[in-house]
Amino acid sequence: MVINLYDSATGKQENIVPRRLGEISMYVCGPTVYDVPHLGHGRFALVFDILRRYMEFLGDRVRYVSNITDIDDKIITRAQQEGRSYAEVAREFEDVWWSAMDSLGVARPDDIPHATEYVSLMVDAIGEMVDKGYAYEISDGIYFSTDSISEYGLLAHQRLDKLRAGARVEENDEKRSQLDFALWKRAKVGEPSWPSPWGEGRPGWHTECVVMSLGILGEGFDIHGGGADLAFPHHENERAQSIALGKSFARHWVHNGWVTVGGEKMAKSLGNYTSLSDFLSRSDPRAYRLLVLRSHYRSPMEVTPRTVSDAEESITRLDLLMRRYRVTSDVATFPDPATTFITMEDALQMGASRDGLDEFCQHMDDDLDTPGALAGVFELARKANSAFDAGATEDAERLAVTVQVLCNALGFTFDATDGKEFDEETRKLVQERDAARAARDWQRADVLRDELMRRGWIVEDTPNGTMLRGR
RNA sequence: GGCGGCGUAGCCGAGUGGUUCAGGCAGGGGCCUGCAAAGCCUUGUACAGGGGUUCGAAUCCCCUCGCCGCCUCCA
Repeated sequence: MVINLYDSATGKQENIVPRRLGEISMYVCGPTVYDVPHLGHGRFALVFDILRRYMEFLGDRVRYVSNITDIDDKIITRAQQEGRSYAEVAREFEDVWWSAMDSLGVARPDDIPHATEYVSLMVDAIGEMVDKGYAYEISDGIYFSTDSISEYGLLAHQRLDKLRAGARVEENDEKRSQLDFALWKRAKVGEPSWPSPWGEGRPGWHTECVVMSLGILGEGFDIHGGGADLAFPHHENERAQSIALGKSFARHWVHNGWVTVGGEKMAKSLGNYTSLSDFLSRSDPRAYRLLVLRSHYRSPMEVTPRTVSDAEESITRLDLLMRRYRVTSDVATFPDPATTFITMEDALQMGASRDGLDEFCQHMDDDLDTPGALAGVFELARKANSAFDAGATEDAERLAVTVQVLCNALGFTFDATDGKEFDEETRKLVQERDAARAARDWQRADVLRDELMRRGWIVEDTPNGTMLRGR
Protein backbone atom coordinates (compact mmCIF):
# COMPACT_ATOMS: atom_id res chain seq x y z
CA MET A 1 0.00 0.00 0.00
CA VAL A 2 1.36 3.38 -0.95
CA ILE A 3 0.32 6.66 0.52
CA ASN A 4 -0.02 9.68 -1.73
CA LEU A 5 0.75 13.11 -0.39
CA TYR A 6 0.68 16.54 -1.91
CA ASP A 7 4.25 17.71 -2.31
CA SER A 8 4.79 21.43 -1.84
CA ALA A 9 7.86 21.30 -4.05
CA THR A 10 6.22 19.80 -7.13
CA GLY A 11 2.73 21.12 -6.44
CA LYS A 12 1.31 17.68 -7.14
CA GLN A 13 0.25 14.60 -5.28
CA GLU A 14 3.12 12.13 -5.20
CA ASN A 15 3.51 8.49 -4.24
CA ILE A 16 5.58 8.27 -1.13
CA VAL A 17 8.12 5.66 -2.09
CA PRO A 18 10.65 5.53 0.72
CA ARG A 19 14.38 5.42 0.05
CA ARG A 20 14.48 2.10 1.89
CA LEU A 21 11.52 -0.19 1.52
CA GLY A 22 9.47 -0.46 4.68
CA GLU A 23 11.26 2.37 6.45
CA ILE A 24 10.11 5.96 6.44
CA SER A 25 12.24 8.81 7.67
CA MET A 26 10.45 12.02 8.56
CA TYR A 27 11.65 15.30 9.94
CA VAL A 28 9.22 17.93 11.18
CA CYS A 29 10.19 21.38 12.39
CA GLY A 30 9.22 21.66 16.02
CA PRO A 31 8.54 24.63 18.23
CA THR A 32 10.75 27.46 19.35
CA VAL A 33 10.26 27.35 23.08
CA TYR A 34 9.92 31.00 24.02
CA ASP A 35 6.26 31.04 25.07
CA VAL A 36 3.23 28.82 25.58
CA PRO A 37 2.07 26.89 22.51
CA HIS A 38 -1.31 27.70 20.97
CA LEU A 39 -3.83 25.76 18.91
CA GLY A 40 -1.84 26.31 15.73
CA HIS A 41 1.13 24.49 17.17
CA GLY A 42 -1.21 21.78 18.33
CA ARG A 43 -2.45 21.32 14.82
CA PHE A 44 0.91 20.66 13.25
CA ALA A 45 1.81 18.28 16.04
CA LEU A 46 -1.42 16.37 15.54
CA VAL A 47 -1.24 16.33 11.75
CA PHE A 48 2.18 14.74 11.75
CA ASP A 49 1.32 12.46 14.66
CA ILE A 50 -1.57 11.19 12.56
CA LEU A 51 0.55 10.81 9.44
CA ARG A 52 3.14 8.93 11.42
CA ARG A 53 0.56 6.63 12.95
CA TYR A 54 -0.96 5.93 9.59
CA MET A 55 2.34 4.95 8.01
CA GLU A 56 2.93 2.64 10.95
CA PHE A 57 -0.56 1.29 10.44
CA LEU A 58 0.43 0.37 6.90
CA GLY A 59 3.29 -1.61 8.34
CA ASP A 60 6.19 0.74 7.69
CA ARG A 61 8.69 1.49 10.39
CA VAL A 62 8.76 5.24 10.82
CA ARG A 63 11.67 7.14 12.24
CA TYR A 64 10.18 10.43 13.28
CA VAL A 65 12.44 13.31 14.20
CA SER A 66 11.17 16.63 15.50
CA ASN A 67 13.37 19.27 16.98
CA ILE A 68 13.18 21.81 19.75
CA THR A 69 14.64 25.22 18.96
CA ASP A 70 16.07 26.18 22.30
CA ILE A 71 18.22 29.11 21.26
CA ASP A 72 16.76 32.00 19.36
CA ASP A 73 16.32 35.78 19.48
CA LYS A 74 12.90 35.55 21.10
CA ILE A 75 14.15 33.29 23.84
CA ILE A 76 17.01 35.66 24.53
CA THR A 77 14.72 38.68 24.60
CA ARG A 78 12.39 37.02 27.05
CA ALA A 79 15.24 35.86 29.25
CA GLN A 80 16.63 39.39 29.40
CA GLN A 81 13.23 40.84 30.22
CA GLU A 82 12.74 38.36 33.01
CA GLY A 83 16.28 38.48 34.29
CA ARG A 84 17.04 34.81 33.88
CA SER A 85 19.05 32.62 31.57
CA TYR A 86 17.96 31.62 28.09
CA ALA A 87 18.24 28.01 29.21
CA GLU A 88 15.73 28.50 32.00
CA VAL A 89 13.24 30.06 29.62
CA ALA A 90 13.70 27.28 27.10
CA ARG A 91 13.36 24.61 29.75
CA GLU A 92 10.16 26.10 31.12
CA PHE A 93 8.40 26.29 27.79
CA GLU A 94 9.66 22.98 26.58
CA ASP A 95 8.06 21.43 29.65
CA VAL A 96 4.80 23.18 28.83
CA TRP A 97 5.09 21.88 25.28
CA TRP A 98 5.46 18.25 26.25
CA SER A 99 2.70 18.32 28.79
CA ALA A 100 0.36 19.73 26.13
CA MET A 101 1.53 17.02 23.72
CA ASP A 102 0.80 14.37 26.32
CA SER A 103 -2.72 15.68 26.83
CA LEU A 104 -3.33 15.69 23.12
CA GLY A 105 -2.12 12.12 22.88
CA VAL A 106 0.74 13.03 20.55
CA ALA A 107 3.32 10.27 20.70
CA ARG A 108 6.89 11.33 21.32
CA PRO A 109 9.14 11.59 18.28
CA ASP A 110 11.86 8.95 18.09
CA ASP A 111 14.48 11.68 18.19
CA ILE A 112 14.15 15.13 19.71
CA PRO A 113 17.28 17.07 18.80
CA HIS A 114 17.87 20.41 20.51
CA ALA A 115 19.59 23.17 18.58
CA THR A 116 22.07 23.84 21.35
CA GLU A 117 23.31 20.24 21.17
CA TYR A 118 24.29 20.71 17.55
CA VAL A 119 26.14 24.02 17.62
CA SER A 120 29.55 22.60 16.84
CA LEU A 121 28.21 20.59 13.91
CA MET A 122 26.50 23.73 12.69
CA VAL A 123 29.79 25.63 12.96
CA ASP A 124 31.40 22.93 10.80
CA ALA A 125 28.66 23.21 8.22
CA ILE A 126 28.83 26.99 8.13
CA GLY A 127 32.59 26.77 7.72
CA GLU A 128 32.13 24.52 4.75
CA MET A 129 29.66 26.92 3.16
CA VAL A 130 32.07 29.80 3.69
CA ASP A 131 34.93 27.81 2.19
CA LYS A 132 32.90 26.88 -0.85
CA GLY A 133 31.91 30.49 -1.43
CA TYR A 134 28.24 30.19 -0.60
CA ALA A 135 28.52 32.41 2.43
CA TYR A 136 30.16 35.69 3.27
CA GLU A 137 31.04 37.68 6.32
CA ILE A 138 29.76 41.12 7.25
CA SER A 139 29.96 43.11 10.46
CA ASP A 140 27.32 41.25 12.45
CA GLY A 141 27.93 37.74 11.23
CA ILE A 142 27.99 35.23 8.40
CA TYR A 143 25.32 35.27 5.73
CA PHE A 144 24.22 32.83 3.09
CA SER A 145 24.22 34.14 -0.44
CA THR A 146 20.91 33.15 -1.96
CA ASP A 147 22.12 34.24 -5.41
CA SER A 148 24.55 31.36 -5.36
CA ILE A 149 21.74 28.82 -5.62
CA SER A 150 20.09 28.74 -9.01
CA GLU A 151 17.04 26.81 -7.83
CA TYR A 152 16.34 29.22 -5.01
CA GLY A 153 12.58 29.85 -4.89
CA LEU A 154 11.49 26.28 -5.60
CA LEU A 155 9.30 26.01 -2.53
CA ALA A 156 8.06 29.57 -2.83
CA HIS A 157 7.20 28.83 -6.46
CA GLN A 158 8.69 32.15 -7.37
CA ARG A 159 11.75 33.23 -9.23
CA LEU A 160 14.56 34.88 -7.38
CA ASP A 161 13.99 38.31 -8.92
CA LYS A 162 10.29 38.24 -8.03
CA LEU A 163 11.06 37.29 -4.48
CA ARG A 164 13.56 40.05 -4.23
CA ALA A 165 11.09 42.54 -5.66
CA GLY A 166 8.62 41.68 -2.95
CA ALA A 167 11.01 41.88 -0.06
CA ARG A 168 9.42 44.15 2.49
CA VAL A 169 12.24 45.33 4.64
CA GLU A 170 15.78 46.42 4.13
CA GLU A 171 17.15 46.27 7.56
CA ASN A 172 20.71 45.48 6.67
CA ASP A 173 22.54 47.41 3.97
CA GLU A 174 25.57 45.20 4.14
CA LYS A 175 23.70 42.16 2.89
CA ARG A 176 24.36 41.43 -0.77
CA SER A 177 20.74 40.53 -1.27
CA GLN A 178 17.74 41.21 0.87
CA LEU A 179 16.97 37.52 0.72
CA ASP A 180 20.27 36.47 2.25
CA PHE A 181 19.92 35.02 5.72
CA ALA A 182 22.12 34.75 8.78
CA LEU A 183 24.08 31.56 9.31
CA TRP A 184 25.97 32.89 12.30
CA LYS A 185 25.04 35.85 14.47
CA ARG A 186 27.79 37.53 16.43
CA ALA A 187 26.92 37.86 20.08
CA LYS A 188 26.21 41.26 21.53
CA VAL A 189 27.15 41.95 25.11
CA GLY A 190 25.32 39.73 27.54
CA GLU A 191 24.02 37.32 24.94
CA PRO A 192 24.63 33.61 25.22
CA SER A 193 27.30 32.50 22.78
CA TRP A 194 29.38 29.68 21.43
CA PRO A 195 32.87 29.82 19.96
CA SER A 196 33.45 29.87 16.21
CA PRO A 197 36.11 30.91 13.68
CA TRP A 198 34.09 34.10 13.20
CA GLY A 199 33.94 34.99 16.84
CA GLU A 200 31.58 34.23 19.67
CA GLY A 201 27.99 33.96 18.59
CA ARG A 202 25.07 31.70 17.84
CA PRO A 203 23.74 29.92 14.77
CA GLY A 204 20.90 31.32 12.70
CA TRP A 205 17.65 29.46 12.83
CA HIS A 206 17.74 28.04 9.31
CA THR A 207 20.91 26.06 9.85
CA GLU A 208 19.84 23.85 12.72
CA CYS A 209 17.24 21.88 10.81
CA VAL A 210 19.58 21.04 7.93
CA VAL A 211 22.29 19.86 10.23
CA MET A 212 20.01 17.91 12.54
CA SER A 213 17.86 16.30 9.86
CA LEU A 214 20.82 15.20 7.79
CA GLY A 215 22.78 14.27 10.89
CA ILE A 216 20.11 11.97 12.25
CA LEU A 217 18.28 10.71 9.18
CA GLY A 218 21.04 10.97 6.59
CA GLU A 219 20.90 12.11 3.01
CA GLY A 220 17.76 11.82 0.95
CA PHE A 221 15.41 11.27 3.87
CA ASP A 222 11.79 10.81 2.93
CA ILE A 223 9.58 13.54 4.31
CA HIS A 224 10.19 17.01 5.61
CA GLY A 225 7.19 18.66 7.20
CA GLY A 226 5.99 21.71 9.03
CA GLY A 227 3.47 24.50 9.05
CA ALA A 228 2.71 26.23 5.77
CA ASP A 229 4.49 29.39 6.80
CA LEU A 230 7.73 27.47 7.07
CA ALA A 231 7.79 26.59 3.38
CA PHE A 232 9.26 29.97 2.69
CA PRO A 233 11.71 31.11 3.75
CA HIS A 234 12.67 28.54 6.38
CA HIS A 235 12.50 25.39 4.29
CA GLU A 236 13.71 27.16 1.19
CA ASN A 237 16.75 28.22 3.16
CA GLU A 238 17.34 24.73 4.50
CA ARG A 239 17.24 23.43 0.97
CA ALA A 240 19.64 26.09 -0.24
CA GLN A 241 22.12 25.09 2.45
CA SER A 242 21.84 21.41 1.65
CA ILE A 243 22.65 22.22 -1.96
CA ALA A 244 25.61 24.29 -0.85
CA LEU A 245 26.79 21.38 1.29
CA GLY A 246 26.40 19.02 -1.66
CA LYS A 247 23.91 16.79 0.17
CA SER A 248 20.68 15.46 -1.19
CA PHE A 249 17.88 16.60 1.02
CA ALA A 250 14.23 15.77 1.66
CA ARG A 251 12.47 13.76 -1.04
CA HIS A 252 9.02 15.12 -0.19
CA TRP A 253 7.75 18.33 1.38
CA VAL A 254 4.54 18.33 3.38
CA HIS A 255 2.98 21.45 4.86
CA ASN A 256 -0.13 21.83 6.96
CA GLY A 257 -2.62 24.71 6.89
CA TRP A 258 -3.59 27.23 9.51
CA VAL A 259 -5.87 27.36 12.41
CA THR A 260 -8.03 30.41 11.78
CA VAL A 261 -10.14 32.64 13.94
CA GLY A 262 -12.86 34.50 12.11
CA GLY A 263 -11.04 33.62 8.88
CA GLU A 264 -7.71 35.01 10.06
CA LYS A 265 -4.60 33.05 10.81
CA MET A 266 -4.21 32.37 14.49
CA ALA A 267 -1.01 34.07 15.52
CA LYS A 268 0.74 35.47 18.50
CA SER A 269 1.16 38.82 16.85
CA LEU A 270 -2.57 39.18 16.16
CA GLY A 271 -3.40 38.28 19.74
CA ASN A 272 -6.19 36.00 18.52
CA TYR A 273 -4.76 32.82 19.85
CA THR A 274 -5.96 30.28 22.38
CA SER A 275 -3.17 28.56 24.21
CA LEU A 276 -3.20 24.81 24.25
CA SER A 277 -3.26 24.73 28.02
CA ASP A 278 -6.33 26.95 28.15
CA PHE A 279 -8.07 24.81 25.60
CA LEU A 280 -7.14 21.58 27.30
CA SER A 281 -8.29 22.74 30.71
CA ARG A 282 -11.74 23.56 29.32
CA SER A 283 -12.36 20.88 26.71
CA ASP A 284 -11.89 17.23 25.98
CA PRO A 285 -8.44 16.99 24.36
CA ARG A 286 -9.85 14.41 22.00
CA ALA A 287 -12.18 17.06 20.63
CA TYR A 288 -9.19 18.89 19.26
CA ARG A 289 -7.84 15.79 17.59
CA LEU A 290 -11.26 15.26 16.10
CA LEU A 291 -11.38 18.82 14.79
CA VAL A 292 -7.99 18.33 13.19
CA LEU A 293 -9.10 15.06 11.60
CA ARG A 294 -12.35 16.52 10.44
CA SER A 295 -10.72 19.11 8.23
CA HIS A 296 -8.20 18.31 5.55
CA TYR A 297 -4.68 18.98 6.78
CA ARG A 298 -3.95 21.55 4.08
CA SER A 299 -7.20 23.48 4.57
CA PRO A 300 -7.68 26.28 7.01
CA MET A 301 -9.40 25.09 10.15
CA GLU A 302 -11.78 27.27 12.10
CA VAL A 303 -11.96 26.73 15.85
CA THR A 304 -14.88 28.26 17.73
CA PRO A 305 -16.70 27.29 20.92
CA ARG A 306 -19.39 25.82 18.74
CA THR A 307 -17.11 23.65 16.60
CA VAL A 308 -15.47 22.44 19.78
CA SER A 309 -18.72 21.44 21.44
CA ASP A 310 -19.84 19.77 18.19
CA ALA A 311 -16.67 17.75 18.29
CA GLU A 312 -17.24 16.80 21.91
CA GLU A 313 -20.73 15.57 21.06
CA SER A 314 -19.31 13.46 18.22
CA ILE A 315 -16.78 11.92 20.54
CA THR A 316 -19.49 11.06 23.01
CA ARG A 317 -21.26 9.15 20.31
CA LEU A 318 -18.19 6.97 19.87
CA ASP A 319 -17.69 6.68 23.62
CA LEU A 320 -21.22 5.36 23.99
CA LEU A 321 -20.75 2.83 21.23
CA MET A 322 -17.59 1.62 22.92
CA ARG A 323 -19.35 1.31 26.21
CA ARG A 324 -22.13 -0.60 24.56
CA TYR A 325 -19.59 -2.89 22.98
CA ARG A 326 -17.74 -3.55 26.20
CA VAL A 327 -20.94 -4.46 27.94
CA THR A 328 -21.38 -7.43 25.62
CA SER A 329 -17.75 -8.34 25.19
CA ASP A 330 -14.88 -9.31 27.40
CA VAL A 331 -12.33 -7.74 25.11
CA ALA A 332 -11.29 -4.67 26.97
CA THR A 333 -7.61 -4.55 26.25
CA PHE A 334 -6.61 -2.46 23.33
CA PRO A 335 -3.16 -1.08 22.86
CA ASP A 336 -2.69 2.38 24.31
CA PRO A 337 -2.18 4.79 21.41
CA ALA A 338 0.11 6.89 23.56
CA THR A 339 2.78 4.23 23.39
CA THR A 340 1.77 1.71 20.75
CA PHE A 341 1.10 2.06 17.07
CA ILE A 342 -1.50 -0.35 15.91
CA THR A 343 -0.96 -1.98 12.52
CA MET A 344 -3.41 -3.24 9.97
CA GLU A 345 -2.25 -6.76 10.72
CA ASP A 346 -3.05 -6.27 14.41
CA ALA A 347 -6.41 -4.92 13.40
CA LEU A 348 -7.28 -7.95 11.33
CA GLN A 349 -6.16 -10.25 14.08
CA MET A 350 -8.46 -8.49 16.49
CA GLY A 351 -11.32 -9.25 14.16
CA ALA A 352 -11.77 -5.92 12.43
CA SER A 353 -13.72 -5.86 9.20
CA ARG A 354 -11.51 -6.05 6.13
CA ASP A 355 -13.88 -3.84 4.15
CA GLY A 356 -13.89 -1.22 6.86
CA LEU A 357 -10.12 -1.14 6.93
CA ASP A 358 -9.86 -0.98 3.16
CA GLU A 359 -12.19 1.95 2.93
CA PHE A 360 -10.27 3.71 5.65
CA CYS A 361 -6.99 3.20 3.81
CA GLN A 362 -8.43 4.33 0.53
CA HIS A 363 -9.17 7.70 2.05
CA MET A 364 -5.97 7.97 4.03
CA ASP A 365 -3.84 7.06 1.04
CA ASP A 366 -5.41 9.89 -0.89
CA ASP A 367 -3.37 12.75 0.51
CA LEU A 368 -4.35 11.91 4.07
CA ASP A 369 -8.06 12.44 3.55
CA THR A 370 -8.89 12.18 7.21
CA PRO A 371 -12.37 13.73 6.82
CA GLY A 372 -13.29 10.93 4.43
CA ALA A 373 -11.72 8.30 6.64
CA LEU A 374 -13.58 9.65 9.63
CA ALA A 375 -16.88 9.66 7.79
CA GLY A 376 -16.29 5.95 7.22
CA VAL A 377 -15.66 5.41 10.91
CA PHE A 378 -18.94 7.10 11.83
CA GLU A 379 -20.69 5.06 9.20
CA LEU A 380 -19.31 1.90 10.82
CA ALA A 381 -20.44 3.16 14.19
CA ARG A 382 -23.96 3.61 12.90
CA LYS A 383 -23.98 0.10 11.50
CA ALA A 384 -22.63 -1.27 14.74
CA ASN A 385 -25.41 0.38 16.71
CA SER A 386 -27.94 -0.91 14.22
CA ALA A 387 -26.63 -4.43 14.61
CA PHE A 388 -26.73 -4.15 18.39
CA ASP A 389 -30.33 -2.94 18.15
CA ALA A 390 -31.19 -5.90 15.96
CA GLY A 391 -29.57 -8.31 18.39
CA ALA A 392 -26.94 -9.33 15.85
CA THR A 393 -24.27 -9.23 18.48
CA GLU A 394 -21.57 -10.94 16.48
CA ASP A 395 -21.86 -8.49 13.58
CA ALA A 396 -22.13 -5.62 15.97
CA GLU A 397 -18.96 -6.57 17.76
CA ARG A 398 -17.02 -6.97 14.55
CA LEU A 399 -18.12 -3.48 13.51
CA ALA A 400 -17.45 -2.02 16.93
CA VAL A 401 -13.99 -3.50 17.07
CA THR A 402 -13.29 -2.01 13.67
CA VAL A 403 -14.30 1.39 14.96
CA GLN A 404 -12.14 0.91 18.01
CA VAL A 405 -9.12 -0.17 16.04
CA LEU A 406 -9.39 2.61 13.47
CA CYS A 407 -9.79 5.19 16.17
CA ASN A 408 -6.72 3.83 17.89
CA ALA A 409 -4.87 4.11 14.61
CA LEU A 410 -5.89 7.76 14.50
CA GLY A 411 -4.63 8.21 18.05
CA PHE A 412 -7.93 8.21 19.92
CA THR A 413 -8.63 6.65 23.24
CA PHE A 414 -12.08 6.08 24.65
CA ASP A 415 -13.73 6.73 27.89
CA ALA A 416 -13.88 3.11 29.00
CA THR A 417 -15.79 3.64 32.20
CA ASP A 418 -18.75 1.36 32.34
CA GLY A 419 -20.93 4.00 33.92
CA LYS A 420 -20.78 2.37 37.33
CA GLU A 421 -17.84 4.09 38.89
CA PHE A 422 -18.95 6.72 41.35
CA ASP A 423 -19.17 7.48 45.01
CA GLU A 424 -21.12 5.46 47.54
CA GLU A 425 -24.05 7.86 47.78
CA THR A 426 -24.54 7.92 44.04
CA ARG A 427 -24.26 4.17 43.90
CA LYS A 428 -27.00 3.91 46.48
CA LEU A 429 -29.28 6.16 44.46
CA VAL A 430 -28.69 4.02 41.42
CA GLN A 431 -29.49 0.84 43.34
CA GLU A 432 -32.64 2.36 44.81
CA ARG A 433 -33.73 3.49 41.40
CA ASP A 434 -33.15 0.04 39.92
CA ALA A 435 -35.21 -1.44 42.73
CA ALA A 436 -38.00 1.07 42.19
CA ARG A 437 -38.05 0.33 38.50
CA ALA A 438 -38.11 -3.40 39.14
CA ALA A 439 -41.14 -2.79 41.34
CA ARG A 440 -42.64 -0.61 38.60
CA ASP A 441 -42.75 2.28 41.03
CA TRP A 442 -42.25 4.90 38.30
CA GLN A 443 -42.90 7.86 40.53
CA ARG A 444 -40.14 6.89 42.89
CA ALA A 445 -37.83 6.06 39.98
CA ASP A 446 -38.39 9.48 38.47
CA VAL A 447 -37.70 11.25 41.73
CA LEU A 448 -34.40 9.39 41.96
CA ARG A 449 -33.57 10.20 38.37
CA ASP A 450 -34.18 13.89 39.03
CA GLU A 451 -31.90 13.67 42.03
CA LEU A 452 -29.14 12.06 39.96
CA MET A 453 -29.54 14.64 37.24
CA ARG A 454 -29.30 17.37 39.81
CA ARG A 455 -25.96 15.87 40.70
CA GLY A 456 -24.79 16.34 37.14
CA TRP A 457 -25.40 12.93 35.63
CA ILE A 458 -27.13 11.96 32.44
CA VAL A 459 -29.27 8.97 33.32
CA GLU A 460 -29.85 6.13 30.90
CA ASP A 461 -31.85 2.96 31.31
CA THR A 462 -30.26 -0.07 29.76
CA PRO A 463 -30.83 -3.82 29.90
CA ASN A 464 -28.21 -3.79 32.64
CA GLY A 465 -30.03 -1.25 34.72
CA THR A 466 -29.38 2.43 35.33
CA MET A 467 -26.31 3.85 33.63
CA LEU A 468 -24.82 7.23 34.34
CA ARG A 469 -22.53 9.42 32.42
CA GLY A 470 -21.16 12.84 33.14
CA ARG A 471 -22.55 15.92 31.57
C1' G B 1 3.73 44.65 -7.03
C1' G B 2 4.68 38.96 -7.36
C1' C B 3 2.85 34.07 -5.93
C1' G B 4 -0.94 31.09 -3.72
C1' G B 5 -5.53 29.71 -1.27
C1' C B 6 -10.63 30.18 -0.02
C1' G B 7 -16.16 31.41 -0.63
C1' U B 8 -20.76 24.44 -0.13
C1' A B 9 -27.30 23.76 3.15
C1' G B 10 -28.86 26.52 10.54
C1' C B 11 -23.40 25.56 12.00
C1' C B 12 -18.70 22.86 11.03
C1' G B 13 -16.70 20.49 6.97
C1' A B 14 -15.44 16.84 2.69
C1' G B 15 -16.18 15.91 -2.31
C1' U B 16 -17.06 15.02 -7.49
C1' G B 17 -18.52 16.58 -14.85
C1' G B 18 -24.26 12.90 -14.79
C1' U B 19 -28.56 7.77 -10.45
C1' U B 20 -29.53 7.97 -3.42
C1' C B 21 -27.67 15.72 -0.50
C1' A B 22 -19.67 12.34 2.66
C1' G B 23 -19.75 12.75 7.74
C1' G B 24 -20.59 15.35 12.43
C1' C B 25 -23.52 18.86 15.27
C1' A B 26 -28.22 21.35 15.65
C1' G B 27 -33.71 21.08 13.96
C1' G B 28 -38.62 18.40 12.24
C1' G B 29 -41.28 13.57 12.07
C1' G B 30 -41.36 8.37 13.50
C1' C B 31 -39.84 3.56 15.98
C1' C B 32 -38.19 1.87 20.71
C1' U B 33 -39.09 3.27 26.04
C1' G B 34 -43.63 3.28 31.94
C1' C B 35 -41.72 8.43 30.82
C1' A B 36 -36.92 9.83 29.45
C1' A B 37 -31.89 9.12 27.74
C1' A B 38 -29.24 6.45 24.20
C1' G B 39 -29.88 4.04 19.61
C1' C B 40 -32.21 3.31 14.89
C1' C B 41 -35.30 5.05 10.68
C1' U B 42 -36.76 9.36 8.21
C1' U B 43 -36.58 14.58 6.81
C1' G B 44 -32.80 19.50 4.01
C1' U B 45 -34.35 20.72 -2.93
C1' A B 46 -26.38 23.79 -0.66
C1' C B 47 -22.38 24.76 -3.63
C1' A B 48 -20.39 33.77 -3.72
C1' G B 49 -22.32 36.50 -8.45
C1' G B 50 -22.27 36.84 -13.91
C1' G B 51 -21.02 34.78 -18.49
C1' G B 52 -19.14 30.52 -21.43
C1' U B 53 -17.84 25.11 -22.82
C1' U B 54 -21.07 20.60 -22.56
C1' C B 55 -26.60 16.53 -23.96
C1' G B 56 -25.45 17.69 -18.70
C1' A B 57 -21.26 21.82 -14.03
C1' A B 58 -21.17 23.12 -7.50
C1' U B 59 -17.24 20.28 -10.31
C1' C B 60 -13.76 22.80 -16.61
C1' C B 61 -12.78 28.11 -18.80
C1' C B 62 -13.33 33.58 -18.41
C1' C B 63 -14.82 37.86 -15.69
C1' U B 64 -16.66 40.29 -11.13
C1' C B 65 -17.24 40.61 -5.83
C1' G B 66 -15.70 39.27 -0.94
C1' C B 67 -12.21 37.01 2.46
C1' C B 68 -7.41 35.11 3.69
C1' G B 69 -2.19 33.67 3.40
C1' C B 70 3.15 33.91 1.83
C1' C B 71 7.01 37.32 -0.05
C1' U B 72 9.92 39.76 7.66
C1' C B 73 9.91 36.22 12.94
C1' C B 74 5.89 32.69 12.63
C1' A B 75 3.20 25.83 13.21
